[in-house]
Amino acid sequence: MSISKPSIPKGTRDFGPTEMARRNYILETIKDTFRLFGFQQLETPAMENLTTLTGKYGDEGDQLLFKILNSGDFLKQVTVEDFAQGASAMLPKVSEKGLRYDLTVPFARFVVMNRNELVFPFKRFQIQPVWRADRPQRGRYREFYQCDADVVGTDSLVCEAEILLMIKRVFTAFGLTDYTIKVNNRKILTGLAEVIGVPGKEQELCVAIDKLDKIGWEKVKEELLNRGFSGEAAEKLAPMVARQPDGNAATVVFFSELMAGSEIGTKGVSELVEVFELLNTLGGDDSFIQFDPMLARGLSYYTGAIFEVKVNNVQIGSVSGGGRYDNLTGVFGLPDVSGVGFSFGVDRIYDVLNELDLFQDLSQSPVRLMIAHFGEEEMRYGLRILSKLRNAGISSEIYPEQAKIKKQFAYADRKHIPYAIIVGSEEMKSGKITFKNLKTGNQETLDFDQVLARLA
RNA sequence: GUGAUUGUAGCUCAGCUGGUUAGAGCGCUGGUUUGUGGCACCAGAGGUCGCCGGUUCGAACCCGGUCUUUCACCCCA
Repeated sequence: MSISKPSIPKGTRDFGPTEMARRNYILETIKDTFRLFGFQQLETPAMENLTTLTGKYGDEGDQLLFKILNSGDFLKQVTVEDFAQGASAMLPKVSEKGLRYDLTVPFARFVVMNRNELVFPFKRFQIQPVWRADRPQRGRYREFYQCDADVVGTDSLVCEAEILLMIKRVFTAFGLTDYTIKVNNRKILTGLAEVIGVPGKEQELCVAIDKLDKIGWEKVKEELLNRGFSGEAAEKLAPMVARQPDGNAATVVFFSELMAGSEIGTKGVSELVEVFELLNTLGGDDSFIQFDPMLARGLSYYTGAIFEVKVNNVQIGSVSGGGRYDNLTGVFGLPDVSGVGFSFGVDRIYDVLNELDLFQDLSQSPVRLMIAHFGEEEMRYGLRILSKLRNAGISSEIYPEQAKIKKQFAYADRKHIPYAIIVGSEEMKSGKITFKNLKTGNQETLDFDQVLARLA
């Protein structure tokens, strides 16, 4: 008798009709843009072999993977010795599949498996849920959607410029007017490490720099010193950190001088300049785009351009980001595949649009008309009208049971259905249709064709 | 994974230092009005106070555990 209350797992969500309408609006807008730029859609399975997934995201990432217990007697391979050694020794024997953690690794796996059939440069987009056994917080879930687009098999900077254009197109479509696309280049960060006298340590440099927004320069400096950087190196960094954004052209000049002693840093700056030029030729400009030499993200695999998009004046982290990588498929035995990709954070975009109240009347029911009736016989008469309406392409429904007219109207009201037809004995006798506008309360007696004209 | 935090009606929340039958607003159902929704008025339904255990004559309130929520760290979308 004690039936427990239903619930859903931690960090997961249901999407009701209103949320689905809004999510679909977001996804359709994004897909539309991807297709316009020549990307093709790909889907991969929710589960991958654990060997495909492990080792790709670092030790912490491996811990965040959801593993799937083997079917049947999942303990049959486990020995007492395995058990004594603990979870990590047992894992490969009880689980050989896991849920995908992102879309990039499955994509790399797909490219390698299909390298002979694919047309390169291969431009694909992929919108699917991914799973992480993280501890949920606001805007962080255990099941969430990623929405990736990548171009692999070319190192043309045209791709970078196009990505910037796609981001701008999508955000414009959403009605967002106050956002910033931050761009940088990994090579500039590498050059930076050389220039301040810590060549090869850009990884550590970036991890610290990345926190600049959050914890401020003093704390970052502290962390750098803790990581074994000299005070001299930190001092050299200070003027760059203190620099206020003063336009991309000025930042470029500043950094090309700074990078003069670093070959790779100079290359990074010139790549960035070329992206700006290509963007211009493609009909875009650098409004909304900010060259931020301190931007660092996903360092483990980005090798060229880096992007990150933030919507200003909302309490939500980055809503989109990406970059170029030189070796996507190397771990699967296919070296030298360069690519560039980026991703929209659908859940966060949802929250942003919600917070800024930028969803248009998506709450509106797609149903345009409901037939109300006064009894069994009237309902059957109404069914014939309903069929004619649907044949004419009008999204419509009939109140399917006997109820007070008041209740029928209340139903239409709650579903925001704008029009109603009322069927009673009078209408059946005259053959005319009583057509009511539920917003204005205005009611008229019409022929069927006139009804269609009203709904046109 | 570490440290905090939250949970009372469908929703948002009251509920005093432990003390009878746990409240409000909104929503819901019905009626005023057996062919006309939104407004108004009237009536009604709905809660094992997250769950399990403990302390007590007595627990929504105190204690322990567990799940959930939110937050910081870690990491990230």
